[in-house]
Order: sequence, then C-alpha cells, then structure tokens
Amino acid sequence: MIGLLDSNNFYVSCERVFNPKLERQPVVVLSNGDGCVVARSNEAKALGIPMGVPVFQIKHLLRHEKVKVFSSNYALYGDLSARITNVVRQDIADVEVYSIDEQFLDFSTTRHPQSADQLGVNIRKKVKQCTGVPTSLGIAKTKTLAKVANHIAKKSLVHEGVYVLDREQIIEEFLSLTPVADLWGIGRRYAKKLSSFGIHTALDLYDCKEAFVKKHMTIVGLRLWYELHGVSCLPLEMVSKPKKNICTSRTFGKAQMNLSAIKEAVANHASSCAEKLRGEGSVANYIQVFLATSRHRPGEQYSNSFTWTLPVASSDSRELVHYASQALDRIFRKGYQYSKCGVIVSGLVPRDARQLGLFSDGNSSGYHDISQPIRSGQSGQVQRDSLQEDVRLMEVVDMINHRYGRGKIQLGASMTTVETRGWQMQQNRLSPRYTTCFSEIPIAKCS
DNA sequence: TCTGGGGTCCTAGGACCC
DNA sequence: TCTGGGGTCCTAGGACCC
Repeated sequence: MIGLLDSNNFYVSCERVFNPKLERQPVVVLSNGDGCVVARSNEAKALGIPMGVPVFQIKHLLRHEKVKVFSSNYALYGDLSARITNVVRQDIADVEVYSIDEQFLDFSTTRHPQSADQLGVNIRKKVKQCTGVPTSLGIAKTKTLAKVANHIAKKSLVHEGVYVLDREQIIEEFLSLTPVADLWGIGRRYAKKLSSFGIHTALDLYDCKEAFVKKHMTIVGLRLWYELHGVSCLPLEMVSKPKKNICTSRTFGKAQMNLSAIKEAVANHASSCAEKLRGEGSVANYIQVFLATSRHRPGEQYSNSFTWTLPVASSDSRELVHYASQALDRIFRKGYQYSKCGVIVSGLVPRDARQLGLFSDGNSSGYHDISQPIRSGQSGQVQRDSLQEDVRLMEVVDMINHRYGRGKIQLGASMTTVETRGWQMQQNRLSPRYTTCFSEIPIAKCS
C-alpha cells in the first residue's frame, strides 16, 4: 500500500507553529513579491477567498475581516518540510518527497507489524507532536488512488485525518463522487475535452475503454486509467533524479526601465542558478536570459530571450554572470517598463562527465571574449590544474555563504546599489526565520 | 498602482543518416 | 516507367504538477 501524507494548508500551518495566536483566525500567505494568495487557512477559505487571487482585488475583504496576511517565508517552510520527512522516515524506510508539502510512503517498508490504518494514525500524530504541522494521510494501492484517499481524509471529520481506500466497491463509490477534474493528472484542458465526451466523474473515466483513453489522452492518460484500476504505473522515486533545467526569476518590486538595474537583477539570478547547479553537482551547457513587460498592463508589450551555448559546460558564477549580462544587452530595448526577468540554465550534465572543448584550455572561468575567436589549447596538465582551481574557488564561496549567511560573499555585478534597489522583491509581511537563523529564534517570556 | 516561481513528460514533424 | 526500409536527433507545442 502507498500512503500520501499531505500537510494541511501548509504555509499557513507553518506560520501558526510559532505564532499560536493565529489559530482559529483567517490567515493567508502570499506568493513571492506579495502578489497573490497562495495559501489559506480554513477560516480564510470560508470567507470566500479564492486560491491565486491577486491581493489588490480583495484588499477590502482582508481589512474588513481582519485577515492575517504573510509574505512567503521559504526558509521556514523548507525547514519544517525537511523535519516532517525526518519524522516519517523513523517509521517508513521508503519515502518519496514529492513536493514541499507532500510525501509518498511505501507502507511495505516499515518495521511495525500494525495495520496500515493504525500505523497511519500514529505517524500523523507523531508529525503533529514533533513539528506542530497538521497533516492528512490517504492510503491505497496506487499513487493516484492514494491522492483520492487523501482527499477523503482531509474532508472527513470522522477518520482522524487518515483514510484507507482499499475495497473495490468503496473505490467505485468514491470515484462516482469525484469530479474527473479533481483527479491527479487531469488539468483544465483534459477536463474540458473529457466533458465533451460526457465524462464528468472519475468513475466515468474508470468505466471507459482502454483504447479510448489511449487515443485521446496518450500514454499518460492510460497510466492514470490503470492506476484507478489498482495497477501501479507510477513507482515511488526515492532518489530524486538530477534536474534537467534550473530557473531563477522574479517579478521586480517596481517596474524597471533602467538597464543597469535590470543587469543587477540578471546577475543575481545567474549567480543563484550557478549556486543551484553546484548544489546538484551539475554543469550547464546553455544559459538563457528572458525579459518581459507586464502582461496585465494595456498598451504595447515586449518580451524576448537570448540563449548562449557555453564553450565548455560550467557552474562558475563568474562565467554565468558574464554570459547572462551579454545576453541581456542583446534583448534590452529602451523605453519599456519591464516587470520581470529571469535566467534559465539547461543542458545540464554531471560535473565530472563534462565534455571539454577541442580548443578550450579547460579553465572554466577563463571564458573567451564572445567577440573574439577562441584561443588555441594548452597542455593537459594545465587543463586539469586550472579546472580544479575554479572548482575550489566556488566551493570556498559556497562554504562561506553557508556558514555566515546567504550572499555574504557575492560578485560585484550582483551587489545592490541605492539607485537600482527597486528591482528587489516586495516582502513586507515576512515572519522571522524561526528555525534557521540564530538572530530570529523565538523568545519565550515567563512570568 | 497592485496579478508567483518553479518544474516534468509526451508527441509530432522536420532534418538528417545509411 | 519504375522510386525502400530502417533509424536518430532536435524542437516546438501541449499537457500536467506543486
């Protein structure tokens, strides 16, 4: 049996762990840049606040109902998420971390001789006790059915947040009550398409012919269909696969017209991509920079991107910042109010499997001037030595930043100057990083 | 005035190879 | 006049997830 453990209103629950006054209050957490609502307490949902709504559209409601509003605090949420995983792993050996608030549990990999139901109740209690975060647990034969079971566990008040969906008759009964659009893997497009065939509930899809599903929903839909019938097609992935792309992008705090400010933002995003690459042990072959005005504003819009192929795959901050900056020069047009930019690195390969250039000297920081022809090569010994120097330099930078705080050492190109600060993200309602920063540890007052 | 930020997989079609 | 059969790689677009 497979369990899906899902944290209830996760971001809101994290805020409540260290701020119990928020219990029984309407609470929402906003997206990066404080733009949209991305998490709501049950009280906030009851007020009719929809998921994803822009804050400015519900400003009056928020004020009138005294809704508590927070910027997203990923340092806190990421840390609590990792703690939940640690607690779960004490009882279940095979756990797939699926997202920041969800994990799949392989119930066959436990030492405890209890029923899935009883073990599930215990795990859920333990997570609440050790982390303070309330969860729901659905258990079934496949991931897709575990998702359905989780939904039941979350809605039902009688099952203590745990539901085992195992008997065929009950499965069919619940599928008949589930809109097909609520299934994992059915998005807006497929929901519409299926509706045109008269398929509205999950049971309607379950009752379809295999060939019909294959024809209209490809192999992806067919897997979903099998999973509904209790045949597991989506195995648990215990070790996360290396990433194929890495992206860092942000909406500017205020619209930007100034190239030097945008350049600073791009340098920051490129540095961040380089750090993420090194964290993965990967190097990138391509780097893309994109820049765009706001889709939501009337009038002429502009967006563009430019991609470099690197001479030798790299994760060196200096090199990626250099190319990103040159890419920005190629797409920047004067006179537009830009709202967003970003950097994407792709063509990722493991660092030690990188292909050196035929004529490059192997020194990944010694990028050639793009306007100049590539220099001819040097001896193999020099290649290896200079390469190791670079790797070590970046390792030291990462080590210092890990120890003394993010951004303690950075490239001059990504330093913020007073005039260009406007690109930085709005985060006006950030709670403290209670669990990851010594100066922000909560203080208990006893009297 | 103000609208997030990440990712993955699959398919079809074009270009090319022998 | 008659014109095969087997591949690979790449990209764009479409779908989905949190």
